[in-house]
Amino acid sequence: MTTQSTLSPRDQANARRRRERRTQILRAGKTVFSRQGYHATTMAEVAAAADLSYGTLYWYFASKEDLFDALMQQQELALRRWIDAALDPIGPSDAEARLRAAVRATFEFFEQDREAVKLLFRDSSTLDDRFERHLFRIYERFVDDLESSIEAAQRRGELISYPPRVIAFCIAALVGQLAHRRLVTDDGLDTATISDFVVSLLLDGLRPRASADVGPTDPPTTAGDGASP
Amino acid sequence: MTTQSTLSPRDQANARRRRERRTQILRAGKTVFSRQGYHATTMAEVAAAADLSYGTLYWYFASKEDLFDALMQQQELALRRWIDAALDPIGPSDAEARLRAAVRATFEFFEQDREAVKLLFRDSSTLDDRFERHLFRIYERFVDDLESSIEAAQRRGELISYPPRVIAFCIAALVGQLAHRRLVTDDGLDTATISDFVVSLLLDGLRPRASADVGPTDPPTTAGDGASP
DNA sequence: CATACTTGATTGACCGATCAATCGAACCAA
DNA sequence: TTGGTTCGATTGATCGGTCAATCAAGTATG
Repeated sequence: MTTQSTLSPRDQANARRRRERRTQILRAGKTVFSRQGYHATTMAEVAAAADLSYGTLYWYFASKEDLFDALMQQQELALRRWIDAALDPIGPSDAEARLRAAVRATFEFFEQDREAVKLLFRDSSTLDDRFERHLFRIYERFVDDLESSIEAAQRRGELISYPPRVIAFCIAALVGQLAHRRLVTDDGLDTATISDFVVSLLLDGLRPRASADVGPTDPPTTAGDGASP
Repeated sequence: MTTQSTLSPRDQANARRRRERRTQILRAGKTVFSRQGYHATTMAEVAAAADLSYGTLYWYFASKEDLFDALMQQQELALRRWIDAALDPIGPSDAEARLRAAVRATFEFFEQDREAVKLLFRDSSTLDDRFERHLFRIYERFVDDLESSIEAAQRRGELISYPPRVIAFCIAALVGQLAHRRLVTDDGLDTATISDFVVSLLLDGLRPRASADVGPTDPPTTAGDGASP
């Protein structure tokens, strides 16, 4: 149900322009904040990047914190949607497929929007809790998605028994750190390769499996080194 | 060879007091910075914590950056020494033992000095490269320690082939993130348990091994959940 | 032993710059 | 005219860094 029926044409137009300005500012903020970090970025710079004057920012956002928070929320949501979309066509029962899809989607998301990585990971722990929550929520969402699958697989004896949340956190942490690293160091691997590697590593470990029952994808035997360029 | 013979008694005393003051400031800075982070901490607060006046700080450190950098360097060195000490009694050939020892030592170090974790991980990516290097060096040291072992094990067919630096980075990232998480969330696991889990996870994966050839420690079958307290 | 002198250490008031946030005037569309 | 919007100068507070003054522990001199 939309409430537009109660709005006059003028108010409709205003509301639309208001949304446009907001996204305009958010877009500008995203580039500037992701480039320089929260503290090093001034509202004047954001205004300049948005091609608006200083004071206008405060018409749309109550404070610098508020703007940055909105930005992180936006990114958090985008990532969540991206993963959900990748998970959607996969049945809830196939835990391994879900894991593979979630991991790959995460790498893809960060590959496709490199600013988002910095925005989400850079200053998260720097500020007063408020911002760290976004990162936490991302991790927890990942953890929640995986926890029940892990438990089920454990009941079936397909996974070693260990606190599911610890396992899920390990996965989330690994993916996040690797995505972050890929911004700086080019390991010469594409997203499909690296995400398959992560899943294989987690499921099968570094030691080669005895014979049968190996993981679905056999690991690639050659790849670039990944030392600093 | 000590150069004290050329120093007058007064200069000796001065040098000693100078060192004492420096460590006094570093100690104060460590508590304040680790509690509030770099940007939220003022030099006035450091001075108060050190029971010195504002200006005195600048007699011992050229700038706020300089102080913080010295602090990180101190912690970086402490961690390195801690790991080296743990690695020292183990022969260079036993790769798995070295891995286990390095991982456990890292967890122990961060457990035993929780301020160090925040200091090293919190603001590292927030400032102008200069600080991120410390974190990088820690990772790279870890990577260097492991790379040759990994390569050797790969040649012997004991490990799947994959870029050693990527593998080593995964290990370092996992350990770092888990240590960081343990500051906030109590997973009810002690350092020995969590470090053994990490190594087992990396070596053997989550899927149970077929029969024999399992990793040295059989994974514990029960443990606390680790949900938020 | 007493005195003056040297020198590094200490202090906190002060400066200059930065920056988030405010304010009131101008603008403009309906 | 009205009310939402835009603007940028101004404000007020914060904070890193400086500096002249002072202190105290040594040292040379007599």
